[in-house]
Amino acid sequence: MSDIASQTASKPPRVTKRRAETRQRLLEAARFVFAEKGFGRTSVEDVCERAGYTRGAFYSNFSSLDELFLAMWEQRLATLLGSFAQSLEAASREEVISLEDGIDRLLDLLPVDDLWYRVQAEFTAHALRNPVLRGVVAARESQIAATLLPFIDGALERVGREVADREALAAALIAVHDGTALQCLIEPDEPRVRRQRRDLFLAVVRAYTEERPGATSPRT
Amino acid sequence: MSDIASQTASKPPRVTKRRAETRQRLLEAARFVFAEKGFGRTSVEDVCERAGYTRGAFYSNFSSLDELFLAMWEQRLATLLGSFAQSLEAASREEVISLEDGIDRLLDLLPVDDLWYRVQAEFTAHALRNPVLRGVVAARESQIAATLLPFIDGALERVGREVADREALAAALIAVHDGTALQCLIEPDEPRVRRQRRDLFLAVVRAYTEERPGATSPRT
DNA sequence: TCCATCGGATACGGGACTGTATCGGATACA
DNA sequence: TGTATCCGATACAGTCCCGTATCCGATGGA
Repeated sequence: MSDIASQTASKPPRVTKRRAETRQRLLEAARFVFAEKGFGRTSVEDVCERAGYTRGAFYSNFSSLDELFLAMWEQRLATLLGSFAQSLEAASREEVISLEDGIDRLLDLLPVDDLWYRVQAEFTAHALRNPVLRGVVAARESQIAATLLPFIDGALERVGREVADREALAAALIAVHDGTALQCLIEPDEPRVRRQRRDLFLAVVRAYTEERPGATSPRT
Repeated sequence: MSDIASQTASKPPRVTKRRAETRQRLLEAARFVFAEKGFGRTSVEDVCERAGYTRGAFYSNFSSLDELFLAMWEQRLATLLGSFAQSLEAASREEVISLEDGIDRLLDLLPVDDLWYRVQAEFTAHALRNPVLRGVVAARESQIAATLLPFIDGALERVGREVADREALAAALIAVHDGTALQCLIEPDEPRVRRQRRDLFLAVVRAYTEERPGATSPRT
């Protein structure tokens, strides 16, 4: 289940210590370079220079920038989802709160990394032109949804609501997140945009769920 | 008010017939080339070749690909908004219909041009890295919202609903459109995505509006 | 009809990046 | 410690594209 990146990867030639280390260093360098220059403007050489290797090393570990990006993305996603889940779990041990507060908490957690979201938007745009990459992006989106759904369930329960179509809610939230995140990036200095984002999230959650009959704290 | 593109344009050196013609041909060529190859992968030479000119002609009319793109975008947007408005106006002379039908109509009109939306996503990603371009994109988004708002008002009235915060609704619709359009492009063969898109639009409009008291046809 | 100006063609020099073939030092294993 | 293998460095050949300086035919005004 794990290695989605292998869909485009060449056959793994056996992992030795040395190999693993350069691989990792290239991946970390890539994270920075992509964030700084953007996906489209990043060259193999950029990454190598940053990591302190030559292109020879690169091509001995990856077959293309796409492959490197996917591997990097996988790592990054695992980290982000991990910490995200952790925060949610921590929050879930607290008092029952209102839906509004819940949304606010969620949004505070989300925009950890504007830089990273920008890179993701760039890569998504790039992936739209490549069927294989498109599939990978789609798969990863499902993966995110699948990871988050249990937490959403839990959070909704604590707020005293229940959802009819979980998948639809997840898809809607992702769409709203993507759309509004883009707006926030385009107008970074406009607090109005962030407010509207919050309102939209709230409205969508309300629309896709309803109050649970026996709820303890059905606040507005 | 018109020429947003002039924010990055060099001083216009006077418009003669000849000049206007090559300009126009370059713009039209650009539309095709961008659609085919994507914004990021399109070079000045590509556009020139397609238009039947040399780079000399290009640089005598535009100072960069960005500038060409903005000019092209402006033309394209005017066309699209024009025909969109026309359709809406035509529809507005028909019977009063339900909200659901209205949304369906709207969505039928929207995805006129998947290719074009893909290009737009690419350019938006590109613009995120450039403050000036970011401003242009933001301004253009406002322009779209401003153009559509009157029609939304009219449509809502005919459906027997009224909106509290028009700007918020417009922003929400744009966000939802962007987010779901992306999902549709990533999974083009998945009818589920389009269904969810429809549902989300419906939910958002419902959430941001309410039935008008004296409405004639307050269908569910 | 003349001629000043315009605008596209041509040609130039150069930079950036790619992917591969080869080499030699490092590494792991016996 | 020896040695077969690995893997990153180096060097190479090649492609693509850029932006400009210059030239000359076209154009349009007097």
